[in-house]
Amino acid sequence: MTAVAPAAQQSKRDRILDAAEVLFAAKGFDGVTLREIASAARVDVALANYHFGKKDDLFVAVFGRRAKELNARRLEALAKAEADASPEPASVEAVIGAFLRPLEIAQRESDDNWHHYLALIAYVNNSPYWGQRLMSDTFDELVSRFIEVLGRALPNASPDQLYWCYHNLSGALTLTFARTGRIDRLSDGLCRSDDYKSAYDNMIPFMAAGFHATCSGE
Amino acid sequence: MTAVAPAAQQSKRDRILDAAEVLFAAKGFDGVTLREIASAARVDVALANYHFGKKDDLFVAVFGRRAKELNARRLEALAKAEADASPEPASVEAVIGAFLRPLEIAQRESDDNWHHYLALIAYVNNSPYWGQRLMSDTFDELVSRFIEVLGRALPNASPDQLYWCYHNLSGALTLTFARTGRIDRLSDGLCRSDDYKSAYDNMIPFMAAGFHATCSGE
DNA sequence: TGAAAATTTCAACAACTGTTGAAAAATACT
DNA sequence: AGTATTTTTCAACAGTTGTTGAAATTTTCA
Repeated sequence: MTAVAPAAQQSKRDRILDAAEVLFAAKGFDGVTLREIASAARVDVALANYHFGKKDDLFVAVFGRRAKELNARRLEALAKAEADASPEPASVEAVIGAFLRPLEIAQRESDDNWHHYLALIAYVNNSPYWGQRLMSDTFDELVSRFIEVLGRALPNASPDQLYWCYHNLSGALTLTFARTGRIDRLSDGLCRSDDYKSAYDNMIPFMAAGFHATCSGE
Repeated sequence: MTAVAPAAQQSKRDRILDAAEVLFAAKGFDGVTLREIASAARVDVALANYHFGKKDDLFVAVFGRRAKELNARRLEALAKAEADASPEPASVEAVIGAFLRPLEIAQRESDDNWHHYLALIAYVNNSPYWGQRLMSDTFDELVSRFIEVLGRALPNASPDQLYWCYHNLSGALTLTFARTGRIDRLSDGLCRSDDYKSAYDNMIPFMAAGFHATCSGE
Protein backbone atom coordinates (compact mmCIF):
# COMPACT_ATOMS: atom_id res chain seq x y z
CA MET A 1 0.00 0.00 0.00
CA THR A 2 1.29 3.41 -0.87
CA ALA A 3 -1.37 6.13 -1.04
CA VAL A 4 -4.49 5.04 0.76
CA ALA A 5 -6.09 5.27 4.17
CA PRO A 6 -4.38 8.50 5.13
CA ALA A 7 -6.45 8.85 8.25
CA ALA A 8 -5.18 5.62 9.69
CA GLN A 9 -1.57 5.94 8.68
CA GLN A 10 -0.88 9.54 9.54
CA SER A 11 1.76 9.99 12.17
CA LYS A 12 0.94 10.59 15.80
CA ARG A 13 2.61 13.93 15.47
CA ASP A 14 0.10 14.94 12.82
CA ARG A 15 -2.77 13.54 14.83
CA ILE A 16 -1.77 15.84 17.68
CA LEU A 17 -1.71 18.85 15.37
CA ASP A 18 -5.12 17.95 13.94
CA ALA A 19 -6.71 17.44 17.32
CA ALA A 20 -5.16 20.59 18.72
CA GLU A 21 -6.37 22.58 15.73
CA VAL A 22 -9.96 21.54 16.23
CA LEU A 23 -9.93 22.05 19.98
CA PHE A 24 -8.01 25.33 20.09
CA ALA A 25 -10.36 26.72 17.45
CA ALA A 26 -13.44 25.66 19.39
CA LYS A 27 -12.39 26.57 22.92
CA GLY A 28 -9.38 28.86 22.72
CA PHE A 29 -5.93 28.33 24.17
CA ASP A 30 -6.93 28.22 27.82
CA GLY A 31 -10.14 26.32 27.27
CA VAL A 32 -8.32 23.20 26.18
CA THR A 33 -6.12 20.88 28.20
CA LEU A 34 -3.24 18.86 26.85
CA ARG A 35 -5.04 15.77 28.06
CA GLU A 36 -8.06 16.60 25.93
CA ILE A 37 -5.85 17.03 22.92
CA ALA A 38 -3.93 13.83 23.61
CA SER A 39 -7.15 11.95 24.15
CA ALA A 40 -8.68 13.20 20.90
CA ALA A 41 -5.49 12.26 19.09
CA ARG A 42 -5.43 8.86 20.81
CA VAL A 43 -1.97 9.53 22.13
CA ASP A 44 -0.16 9.79 25.46
CA VAL A 45 -0.12 13.19 27.17
CA ALA A 46 3.62 13.42 27.29
CA LEU A 47 3.95 13.02 23.55
CA ALA A 48 2.78 16.53 22.77
CA ASN A 49 5.58 17.80 24.93
CA TYR A 50 8.15 15.60 23.20
CA HIS A 51 7.19 16.82 19.73
CA PHE A 52 6.36 20.45 20.35
CA GLY A 53 7.63 21.50 23.77
CA LYS A 54 5.42 23.69 25.90
CA LYS A 55 1.72 24.23 25.29
CA ASP A 56 2.45 27.67 23.87
CA ASP A 57 4.78 26.17 21.32
CA LEU A 58 2.19 23.62 20.29
CA PHE A 59 -0.26 26.43 19.69
CA VAL A 60 2.21 28.31 17.54
CA ALA A 61 2.99 25.15 15.62
CA VAL A 62 -0.67 24.53 14.89
CA PHE A 63 -1.15 28.10 13.77
CA GLY A 64 1.86 28.08 11.48
CA ARG A 65 1.18 24.76 9.81
CA ARG A 66 -1.32 25.82 7.16
CA ALA A 67 -0.22 29.44 6.89
CA LYS A 68 2.36 28.78 4.21
CA GLU A 69 -0.09 27.05 1.89
CA LEU A 70 -2.76 29.70 2.45
CA ASN A 71 -0.35 32.55 1.73
CA ALA A 72 0.88 30.79 -1.40
CA ARG A 73 -2.65 30.37 -2.73
CA ARG A 74 -3.42 34.00 -2.09
CA LEU A 75 -0.26 35.24 -3.74
CA GLU A 76 -0.96 33.06 -6.74
CA ALA A 77 -4.47 34.50 -7.04
CA LEU A 78 -3.08 38.02 -6.69
CA ALA A 79 -0.52 37.42 -9.43
CA LYS A 80 -3.26 36.10 -11.69
CA ALA A 81 -5.44 39.14 -11.02
CA GLU A 82 -2.57 41.45 -11.88
CA ALA A 83 -1.71 39.49 -15.02
CA ASP A 84 -5.32 39.50 -16.21
CA ALA A 85 -5.57 43.25 -15.86
CA SER A 86 -2.14 44.10 -17.26
CA PRO A 87 -1.05 46.61 -18.34
CA GLU A 88 -3.74 48.33 -16.26
CA PRO A 89 -3.53 47.87 -12.49
CA ALA A 90 -5.80 45.15 -11.14
CA SER A 91 -9.20 46.40 -10.00
CA VAL A 92 -10.03 46.70 -6.32
CA GLU A 93 -12.65 44.05 -6.71
CA ALA A 94 -10.19 41.65 -8.33
CA VAL A 95 -7.61 42.14 -5.58
CA ILE A 96 -10.15 41.58 -2.82
CA GLY A 97 -11.35 38.50 -4.64
CA ALA A 98 -7.79 37.21 -4.71
CA PHE A 99 -7.66 37.69 -0.96
CA LEU A 100 -10.95 35.93 -0.25
CA ARG A 101 -11.58 33.28 -2.87
CA PRO A 102 -8.68 31.02 -1.86
CA LEU A 103 -10.46 30.63 1.48
CA GLU A 104 -13.27 28.75 -0.14
CA ILE A 105 -11.07 25.67 0.02
CA ALA A 106 -12.41 25.42 3.52
CA GLN A 107 -15.86 24.72 2.15
CA ARG A 108 -14.96 23.01 -1.11
CA GLU A 109 -12.38 20.43 -0.29
CA SER A 110 -12.69 17.13 1.41
CA ASP A 111 -10.04 18.10 3.92
CA ASP A 112 -12.51 19.06 6.55
CA ASN A 113 -10.03 20.61 8.92
CA TRP A 114 -9.42 23.76 6.95
CA HIS A 115 -12.46 25.46 8.40
CA HIS A 116 -11.18 24.73 11.87
CA TYR A 117 -7.97 26.47 10.93
CA LEU A 118 -9.92 29.50 9.79
CA ALA A 119 -11.78 29.55 13.09
CA LEU A 120 -8.40 29.48 14.78
CA ILE A 121 -7.36 32.54 12.79
CA ALA A 122 -10.51 34.23 14.04
CA TYR A 123 -9.56 33.41 17.61
CA VAL A 124 -6.02 34.69 17.21
CA ASN A 125 -6.97 37.82 15.31
CA ASN A 126 -9.29 38.95 18.09
CA SER A 127 -7.16 37.80 20.98
CA PRO A 128 -5.36 40.59 22.81
CA TYR A 129 -2.74 38.08 23.90
CA TRP A 130 -2.00 36.23 20.63
CA GLY A 131 -3.28 38.81 18.19
CA GLN A 132 -0.38 41.13 18.44
CA ARG A 133 2.62 39.02 17.49
CA LEU A 134 1.27 35.89 15.90
CA MET A 135 -0.97 37.53 13.32
CA SER A 136 1.70 40.00 12.33
CA ASP A 137 4.46 37.43 12.06
CA THR A 138 2.29 35.15 9.98
CA PHE A 139 0.39 37.46 7.67
CA ASP A 140 1.76 41.01 7.63
CA GLU A 141 4.16 40.43 4.77
CA LEU A 142 1.35 39.05 2.62
CA VAL A 143 -1.08 41.76 3.65
CA SER A 144 1.41 44.51 2.91
CA ARG A 145 1.75 43.09 -0.57
CA PHE A 146 -2.03 43.21 -1.06
CA ILE A 147 -2.29 46.73 0.28
CA GLU A 148 0.46 47.80 -2.08
CA VAL A 149 -1.51 46.48 -5.05
CA LEU A 150 -4.71 48.06 -3.74
CA GLY A 151 -2.88 51.36 -3.55
CA ARG A 152 -2.04 51.04 -7.21
CA ALA A 153 -5.75 50.69 -8.01
CA LEU A 154 -6.52 53.67 -5.78
CA PRO A 155 -3.79 56.18 -6.53
CA ASN A 156 -5.47 58.99 -4.58
CA ALA A 157 -5.69 57.01 -1.34
CA SER A 158 -3.54 57.96 1.61
CA PRO A 159 -1.73 55.08 3.34
CA ASP A 160 -3.71 55.32 6.57
CA GLN A 161 -6.98 55.17 4.64
CA LEU A 162 -5.84 51.93 3.03
CA TYR A 163 -4.91 50.44 6.39
CA TRP A 164 -8.25 51.28 7.97
CA CYS A 165 -10.04 49.86 4.95
CA TYR A 166 -8.08 46.64 5.22
CA HIS A 167 -8.93 46.61 8.90
CA ASN A 168 -12.63 46.59 7.98
CA LEU A 169 -12.11 43.79 5.54
CA SER A 170 -10.11 41.78 8.04
CA GLY A 171 -12.72 42.17 10.75
CA ALA A 172 -15.61 41.09 8.56
CA LEU A 173 -13.62 38.13 7.30
CA THR A 174 -12.67 37.12 10.81
CA LEU A 175 -16.24 37.10 12.01
CA THR A 176 -17.16 34.86 9.09
CA PHE A 177 -14.38 32.47 10.06
CA ALA A 178 -15.62 32.26 13.60
CA ARG A 179 -18.88 30.74 12.42
CA THR A 180 -20.61 31.35 15.70
CA GLY A 181 -24.12 30.91 14.32
CA ARG A 182 -25.01 34.47 15.21
CA ILE A 183 -26.21 35.43 11.74
CA ASP A 184 -28.30 32.26 11.60
CA ARG A 185 -30.19 33.35 14.68
CA LEU A 186 -30.40 36.99 13.79
CA SER A 187 -31.77 36.21 10.34
CA ASP A 188 -33.95 33.41 11.66
CA GLY A 189 -32.23 30.85 9.43
CA LEU A 190 -32.20 32.95 6.29
CA CYS A 191 -28.40 33.25 6.31
CA ARG A 192 -26.07 30.49 7.43
CA SER A 193 -22.71 30.81 9.18
CA ASP A 194 -21.22 27.95 7.23
CA ASP A 195 -22.16 29.40 3.86
CA TYR A 196 -18.79 30.93 2.96
CA LYS A 197 -19.88 31.29 -0.65
CA SER A 198 -22.71 33.70 0.15
CA ALA A 199 -20.54 35.53 2.63
CA TYR A 200 -17.83 36.18 0.06
CA ASP A 201 -20.25 36.93 -2.76
CA ASN A 202 -21.60 39.74 -0.65
CA MET A 203 -18.31 40.75 0.92
CA ILE A 204 -16.31 41.30 -2.24
CA PRO A 205 -18.50 43.98 -3.86
CA PHE A 206 -19.30 45.38 -0.42
CA MET A 207 -15.65 45.90 0.47
CA ALA A 208 -14.73 47.11 -3.00
CA ALA A 209 -17.37 49.82 -2.73
CA GLY A 210 -16.06 50.76 0.71
CA PHE A 211 -12.51 51.11 -0.56
CA HIS A 212 -13.64 53.24 -3.47
CA ALA A 213 -15.81 55.49 -1.33
CA THR A 214 -13.12 56.27 1.24
CA CYS A 215 -9.94 56.03 -0.84
CA SER A 216 -10.70 58.10 -3.93
CA GLY A 217 -9.72 61.46 -2.55
CA GLU A 218 -12.37 64.09 -1.95
CA MET B 1 -20.03 62.96 52.23
CA THR B 2 -22.47 62.06 49.49
CA ALA B 3 -21.01 61.97 46.00
CA VAL B 4 -17.24 61.77 46.13
CA ALA B 5 -14.43 59.24 46.09
CA PRO B 6 -16.40 56.64 44.13
CA ALA B 7 -13.36 54.42 43.68
CA ALA B 8 -12.87 53.94 47.38
CA GLN B 9 -16.48 53.62 48.41
CA GLN B 10 -17.81 51.39 45.67
CA SER B 11 -19.12 48.10 46.95
CA LYS B 12 -17.11 44.91 46.89
CA ARG B 13 -19.71 43.52 44.55
CA ASP B 14 -18.93 46.25 42.04
CA ARG B 15 -15.22 45.80 42.50
CA ILE B 16 -15.61 42.18 41.53
CA LEU B 17 -17.54 43.12 38.39
CA ASP B 18 -14.92 45.71 37.43
CA ALA B 19 -12.00 43.37 37.96
CA ALA B 20 -13.74 40.55 36.13
CA GLU B 21 -14.53 42.83 33.22
CA VAL B 22 -10.92 43.82 32.74
CA LEU B 23 -9.56 40.32 33.13
CA PHE B 24 -12.17 38.48 31.05
CA ALA B 25 -11.66 41.01 28.27
CA ALA B 26 -7.91 40.57 28.34
CA LYS B 27 -7.62 36.82 28.74
CA GLY B 28 -10.98 35.26 27.94
CA PHE B 29 -13.19 33.19 30.17
CA ASP B 30 -10.82 30.27 30.64
CA GLY B 31 -7.70 32.39 30.85
CA VAL B 32 -8.77 33.93 34.13
CA THR B 33 -9.13 32.33 37.54
CA LEU B 34 -11.52 33.41 40.22
CA ARG B 35 -8.53 33.95 42.46
CA GLU B 36 -7.06 36.43 40.00
CA ILE B 37 -10.33 38.31 39.90
CA ALA B 38 -10.70 38.27 43.67
CA SER B 39 -7.14 39.41 44.10
CA ALA B 40 -7.55 42.29 41.64
CA ALA B 41 -10.77 43.29 43.43
CA ARG B 42 -9.04 42.96 46.84
CA VAL B 43 -11.69 40.54 47.98
CA ASP B 44 -11.98 36.98 49.22
CA VAL B 45 -12.33 34.23 46.60
CA ALA B 46 -15.59 32.96 48.00
CA LEU B 47 -17.26 36.32 47.68
CA ALA B 48 -17.64 36.09 43.93
CA ASN B 49 -19.55 32.90 44.47
CA TYR B 50 -21.78 34.48 47.09
CA HIS B 51 -22.77 37.39 44.87
CA PHE B 52 -22.92 35.78 41.45
CA GLY B 53 -22.95 32.01 41.78
CA LYS B 54 -20.83 29.96 39.39
CA LYS B 55 -18.06 31.40 37.25
CA ASP B 56 -20.33 31.20 34.20
CA ASP B 57 -22.92 33.32 35.93
CA LEU B 58 -20.34 35.91 36.87
CA PHE B 59 -19.32 36.14 33.24
CA VAL B 60 -22.92 36.64 32.13
CA ALA B 61 -23.41 39.25 34.84
CA VAL B 62 -20.37 41.19 33.68
CA PHE B 63 -21.50 41.04 30.10
CA GLY B 64 -25.02 42.18 30.86
CA ARG B 65 -24.13 45.05 33.15
CA ARG B 66 -23.39 47.75 30.58
CA ALA B 67 -25.55 46.37 27.79
CA LYS B 68 -28.67 48.21 28.85
CA GLU B 69 -27.00 51.60 28.84
CA LEU B 70 -25.29 50.94 25.52
CA ASN B 71 -28.51 49.84 23.86
CA ALA B 72 -30.34 52.87 25.22
CA ARG B 73 -27.73 55.25 23.85
CA ARG B 74 -27.90 53.60 20.46
CA LEU B 75 -31.67 53.68 20.33
CA GLU B 76 -31.67 57.31 21.30
CA ALA B 77 -29.21 58.10 18.50
CA LEU B 78 -31.33 56.13 16.06
CA ALA B 79 -34.49 58.00 17.03
CA LYS B 80 -32.66 61.28 16.57
CA ALA B 81 -31.44 60.25 13.13
CA GLU B 82 -34.96 59.32 12.09
CA ALA B 83 -36.40 62.54 13.49
CA ASP B 84 -33.79 64.66 11.72
CA ALA B 85 -34.57 63.08 8.37
CA SER B 86 -38.35 62.98 8.76
CA PRO B 87 -40.50 62.71 6.77
CA GLU B 88 -37.85 61.06 4.57
CA PRO B 89 -36.33 57.82 5.89
CA ALA B 90 -33.00 58.29 7.64
CA SER B 91 -29.99 57.84 5.38
CA VAL B 92 -27.83 54.72 5.57
CA GLU B 93 -24.94 56.82 6.75
CA ALA B 94 -26.99 58.37 9.53
CA VAL B 95 -28.21 54.99 10.76
CA ILE B 96 -24.73 53.51 10.80
CA GLY B 97 -23.53 56.59 12.62
CA ALA B 98 -26.22 56.05 15.23
CA PHE B 99 -24.91 52.53 15.68
CA LEU B 100 -21.26 53.52 16.01
CA ARG B 101 -21.01 56.98 17.52
CA PRO B 102 -22.39 56.04 20.95
CA LEU B 103 -19.37 53.77 21.26
CA GLU B 104 -17.06 56.72 21.42
CA ILE B 105 -17.96 57.03 25.09
CA ALA B 106 -15.26 54.43 25.52
CA GLN B 107 -12.68 56.93 24.43
CA ARG B 108 -14.27 60.13 25.59
CA GLU B 109 -15.36 59.58 29.13
CA SER B 110 -13.38 59.35 32.26
CA ASP B 111 -14.90 55.98 33.08
CA ASP B 112 -11.98 54.07 31.76
CA ASN B 113 -13.59 50.67 31.95
CA TRP B 114 -15.90 51.10 28.99
CA HIS B 115 -13.22 50.11 26.55
CA HIS B 116 -12.65 46.91 28.48
CA TYR B 117 -16.32 46.16 28.07
CA LEU B 118 -16.05 46.68 24.33
CA ALA B 119 -13.10 44.29 24.24
CA LEU B 120 -15.29 41.81 26.07
CA ILE B 121 -17.93 42.15 23.37
CA ALA B 122 -15.24 41.38 20.84
CA TYR B 123 -14.32 38.25 22.73
CA VAL B 124 -17.90 37.07 23.00
CA ASN B 125 -18.83 37.90 19.42
CA ASN B 126 -16.02 35.73 18.08
CA SER B 127 -16.30 32.97 20.61
CA PRO B 128 -17.94 29.80 19.28
CA TYR B 129 -18.98 28.97 22.82
CA TRP B 130 -20.42 32.29 24.05
CA GLY B 131 -21.08 33.91 20.70
CA GLN B 132 -24.20 31.98 19.92
CA ARG B 133 -26.52 32.68 22.84
CA LEU B 134 -25.07 35.62 24.69
CA MET B 135 -24.70 37.96 21.75
CA SER B 136 -28.15 37.16 20.45
CA ASP B 137 -29.84 37.50 23.81
CA THR B 138 -28.17 40.82 24.46
CA PHE B 139 -28.19 42.57 21.12
CA ASP B 140 -30.46 40.93 18.56
CA GLU B 141 -33.52 42.94 19.42
CA LEU B 142 -31.59 46.17 19.02
CA VAL B 143 -29.88 45.01 15.84
CA SER B 144 -33.16 43.95 14.29
CA ARG B 145 -34.46 47.42 14.91
CA PHE B 146 -31.46 48.96 13.13
CA ILE B 147 -31.75 46.57 10.20
CA GLU B 148 -35.39 47.45 9.89
CA VAL B 149 -34.55 51.13 9.59
CA LEU B 150 -31.73 50.37 7.16
CA GLY B 151 -34.22 48.46 5.03
CA ARG B 152 -36.37 51.56 4.87
CA ALA B 153 -33.42 53.52 3.47
CA LEU B 154 -32.72 50.71 0.99
CA PRO B 155 -36.12 49.63 -0.25
CA ASN B 156 -34.73 47.41 -3.01
CA ALA B 157 -32.62 45.34 -0.65
CA SER B 158 -33.51 41.73 0.06
CA PRO B 159 -33.46 40.70 3.73
CA ASP B 160 -30.50 38.34 3.38
CA GLN B 161 -28.45 41.10 1.75
CA LEU B 162 -29.13 43.33 4.73
CA TYR B 163 -28.08 40.62 7.17
CA TRP B 164 -24.82 39.93 5.38
CA CYS B 165 -24.11 43.64 5.23
CA TYR B 166 -24.69 43.98 8.94
CA HIS B 167 -22.42 40.99 9.42
CA ASN B 168 -19.63 42.93 7.70
CA LEU B 169 -20.24 45.93 9.88
CA SER B 170 -20.32 43.85 13.02
CA GLY B 171 -17.07 42.09 12.18
CA ALA B 172 -15.18 45.28 11.45
CA LEU B 173 -16.51 46.84 14.61
CA THR B 174 -15.56 43.83 16.67
CA LEU B 175 -11.99 43.87 15.47
CA THR B 176 -11.75 47.52 16.42
CA PHE B 177 -13.02 46.68 19.91
CA ALA B 178 -10.42 43.99 20.35
CA ARG B 179 -7.62 46.57 20.08
CA THR B 180 -4.97 43.98 19.55
CA GLY B 181 -2.41 46.42 18.17
CA ARG B 182 -2.35 44.63 14.86
CA ILE B 183 -3.04 47.71 12.77
CA ASP B 184 -0.36 49.60 14.65
CA ARG B 185 2.22 47.07 13.58
CA LEU B 186 0.93 46.61 10.08
CA SER B 187 0.90 50.34 9.45
CA ASP B 188 4.17 50.85 11.31
CA GLY B 189 2.53 53.21 13.79
CA LEU B 190 0.57 55.23 11.25
CA CYS B 191 -2.78 53.94 12.58
CA ARG B 192 -3.47 53.25 16.23
CA SER B 193 -5.72 50.58 17.72
CA ASP B 194 -6.95 52.88 20.45
CA ASP B 195 -7.98 55.61 18.04
CA TYR B 196 -11.70 54.86 17.89
CA LYS B 197 -12.38 58.23 16.33
CA SER B 198 -10.35 57.53 13.20
CA ALA B 199 -11.72 54.01 13.03
CA TYR B 200 -15.32 55.23 13.01
CA ASP B 201 -14.62 58.18 10.73
CA ASN B 202 -13.44 55.71 8.16
CA MET B 203 -15.91 52.97 8.97
CA ILE B 204 -19.12 54.96 8.62
CA PRO B 205 -18.72 56.08 4.99
CA PHE B 206 -17.02 52.79 4.18
CA MET B 207 -19.93 50.71 5.41
CA ALA B 208 -22.53 53.06 3.98
CA ALA B 209 -20.98 52.63 0.55
CA GLY B 210 -20.96 48.87 1.02
CA PHE B 211 -24.64 48.81 1.90
CA HIS B 212 -25.50 50.96 -1.09
CA ALA B 213 -23.44 48.90 -3.50
CA THR B 214 -24.92 45.56 -2.54
CA CYS B 215 -28.43 46.51 -1.44
CA SER B 216 -29.70 48.74 -4.23
CA GLY B 217 -31.02 46.00 -6.45
CA GLU B 218 -29.43 45.40 -9.86
C1' DT C 1 22.30 -8.99 13.19
C1' DG C 2 23.25 -5.43 16.59
C1' DA C 3 24.17 -0.91 18.18
C1' DA C 4 22.39 3.92 18.01
C1' DA C 5 18.81 7.03 17.64
C1' DA C 6 14.19 8.43 17.69
C1' DT C 7 9.68 7.71 19.47
C1' DT C 8 6.31 6.50 22.89
C1' DT C 9 4.72 5.24 27.44
C1' DC C 10 4.47 5.35 32.39
C1' DA C 11 4.13 7.32 36.83
C1' DA C 12 4.39 11.07 39.38
C1' DC C 13 5.36 16.02 40.87
C1' DA C 14 3.85 20.39 42.86
C1' DA C 15 0.77 23.84 41.95
C1' DC C 16 -3.57 25.40 40.97
C1' DT C 17 -8.74 24.84 39.80
C1' DG C 18 -13.93 26.00 40.99
C1' DT C 19 -16.79 25.32 44.64
C1' DT C 20 -18.61 24.68 49.31
C1' DG C 21 -20.19 24.76 54.36
C1' DA C 22 -19.62 26.72 58.49
C1' DA C 23 -17.94 30.41 61.29
C1' DA C 24 -17.37 35.31 61.85
C1' DA C 25 -18.34 40.09 61.12
C1' DA C 26 -21.10 43.84 59.66
C1' DT C 27 -25.51 45.87 58.80
C1' DA C 28 -30.54 46.59 59.11
C1' DC C 29 -34.53 46.70 61.70
C1' DT C 30 -37.72 46.93 65.80
C1' DA D 1 -30.85 47.72 73.39
C1' DG D 2 -31.10 43.11 70.97
C1' DT D 3 -32.65 40.16 67.20
C1' DA D 4 -32.57 38.98 62.31
C1' DT D 5 -30.52 39.42 57.98
C1' DT D 6 -26.94 40.21 54.92
C1' DT D 7 -22.23 40.23 53.86
C1' DT D 8 -17.59 38.53 54.32
C1' DT D 9 -13.97 35.41 55.71
C1' DC D 10 -11.73 31.08 56.59
C1' DA D 11 -10.29 26.52 55.66
C1' DA D 12 -10.62 22.86 53.02
C1' DC D 13 -12.44 19.50 49.45
C1' DA D 14 -11.67 16.59 45.38
C1' DG D 15 -10.16 16.95 40.92
C1' DT D 16 -7.31 18.83 37.31
C1' DT D 17 -3.39 21.41 35.44
C1' DG D 18 1.25 21.57 32.57
C1' DT D 19 5.44 19.46 32.83
C1' DT D 20 9.17 16.13 33.68
C1' DG D 21 12.66 12.17 34.06
C1' DA D 22 13.31 7.68 33.38
C1' DA D 23 12.02 3.42 31.41
C1' DA D 24 10.26 0.87 27.50
C1' DT D 25 9.53 0.43 22.77
C1' DT D 26 10.12 1.15 17.94
C1' DT D 27 12.72 2.64 14.07
C1' DT D 28 17.07 3.70 11.56
C1' DC D 29 21.11 2.38 9.62
C1' DA D 30 25.55 0.10 9.03
